[in-house]
Amino acid sequence: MELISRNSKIPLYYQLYEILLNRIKDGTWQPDDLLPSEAELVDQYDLSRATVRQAFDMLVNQGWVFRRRGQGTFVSRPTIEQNLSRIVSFWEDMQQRGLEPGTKVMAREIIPASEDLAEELQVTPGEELASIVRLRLADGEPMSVEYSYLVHQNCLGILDQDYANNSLRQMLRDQFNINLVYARQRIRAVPASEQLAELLDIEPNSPLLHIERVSYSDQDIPIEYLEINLRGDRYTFYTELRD
Amino acid sequence: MELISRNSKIPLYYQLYEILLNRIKDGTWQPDDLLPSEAELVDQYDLSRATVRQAFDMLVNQGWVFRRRGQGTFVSRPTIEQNLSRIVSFWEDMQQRGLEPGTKVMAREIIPASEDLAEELQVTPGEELASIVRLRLADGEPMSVEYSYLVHQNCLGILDQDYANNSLRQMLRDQFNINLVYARQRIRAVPASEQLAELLDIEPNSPLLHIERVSYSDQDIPIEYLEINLRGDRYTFYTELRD
DNA sequence: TAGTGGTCTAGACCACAAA
DNA sequence: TTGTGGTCTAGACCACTAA
Repeated sequence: MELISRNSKIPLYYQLYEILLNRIKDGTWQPDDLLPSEAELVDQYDLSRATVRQAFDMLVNQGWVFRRRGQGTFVSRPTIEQNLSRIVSFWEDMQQRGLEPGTKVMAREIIPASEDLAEELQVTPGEELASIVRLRLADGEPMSVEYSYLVHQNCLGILDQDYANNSLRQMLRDQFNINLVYARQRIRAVPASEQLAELLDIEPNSPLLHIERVSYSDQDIPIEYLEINLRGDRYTFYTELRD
Repeated sequence: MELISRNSKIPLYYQLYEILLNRIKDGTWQPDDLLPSEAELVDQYDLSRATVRQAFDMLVNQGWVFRRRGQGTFVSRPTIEQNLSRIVSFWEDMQQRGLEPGTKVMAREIIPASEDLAEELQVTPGEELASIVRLRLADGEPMSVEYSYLVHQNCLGILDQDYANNSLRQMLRDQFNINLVYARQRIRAVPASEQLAELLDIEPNSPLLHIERVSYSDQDIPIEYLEINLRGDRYTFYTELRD
């Protein structure tokens, strides 16, 4: 049983949320399984019921579990929506596809925001941005080249972190208390430039899936502008639409 | 000021939620306006803070408001979500982009379902499908080539309709009582074949946005398999992701 | 009847933003 | 320094479900 740290900066309810979510993700608890009752978790982790409920609330809101009064809390059957329209890190994405993810950091630097980037991130042109260029690998083969831009003021010192082995989302949450909860994307098909073609080990002008994504925090503030160039021959983007 | 009834069966937090939501909907509070603080509402309605927060939680989860620590709770700007993740017809889509839509029907016929198509549409191979090939125009210029497949049994006689000037969705709804409410898509970047390149008036191997879409009725029955080949230089796909 | 989640109270201390 | 939301506690009573 994982433990909850009372000294950590991470809130107790969030630690519990992660513990529970992990058990769902790793299959310890299967769809329709009964979760421990709120009272059990109160005893087990020495938390108040309100804190336990706060963790459960997150799981319910995200569709991982559902509650039945008088019966208990149960794991949801996976809906397709969760798998399709969620924000996923490259790491998660590749693992879901059964591929071994890898990352090579090609460059990292502080740059002034261009007009376009400033508009996307809702800052003034010239504002300091933390820029990272990463080559993404799947099963050792190049999959994509990503250009990431963060408003440096929001995450001072982030360029010193270990990008290759840590999820950006996780670093933002744990070290800067920034939760990325929502993103807007533009997707196009473009021909590969000479430079990208070489990095991706494909012919120039091969089709790339080009994604421009702005991710927002839970406070509606744009946090990251991400440009992804995916090999058309290796990557399919899944999504779903509703009426 | 609306009042909260302590005798009602409706929970206090829900009554408060409705009061607050109404003021947002009727425009009393505009986007970016500051809502009353939690403490104010506690005093005003004689509720505990937890109850007020529960009402706020609902508004936050539904995207009506967002919180800023140290500042207050604010009305959200209307999200683009509704415009992004909805099913839209080619017609609507082009009009939203300010382009004049047009359609040329290239072929229409009844064909037996291949293995792949049968699986997508959940029928047995060989089942009769209504197949339509359309060239889509925007401002008179080729935009995409669409291959559409419908289970003929669901919409007998549909091939006799006027495809060029009527929305398929509308025909299905009005004449066959079929509502398309949900769709799953796969999006890839592919090189244009000789044939597609000629139809689209582009160079062979130019990048195309290739979309495979299965649309489902309100009864969860797959209705249409649609393959869209969009010119990469003319079309951008918008979408949004949530945590 | 016992156990579950649903609602609600009355506090407390904290981190953060603005004046 | 003041007021805001963020987190947490230790209770309480209720409605519902299943045994």
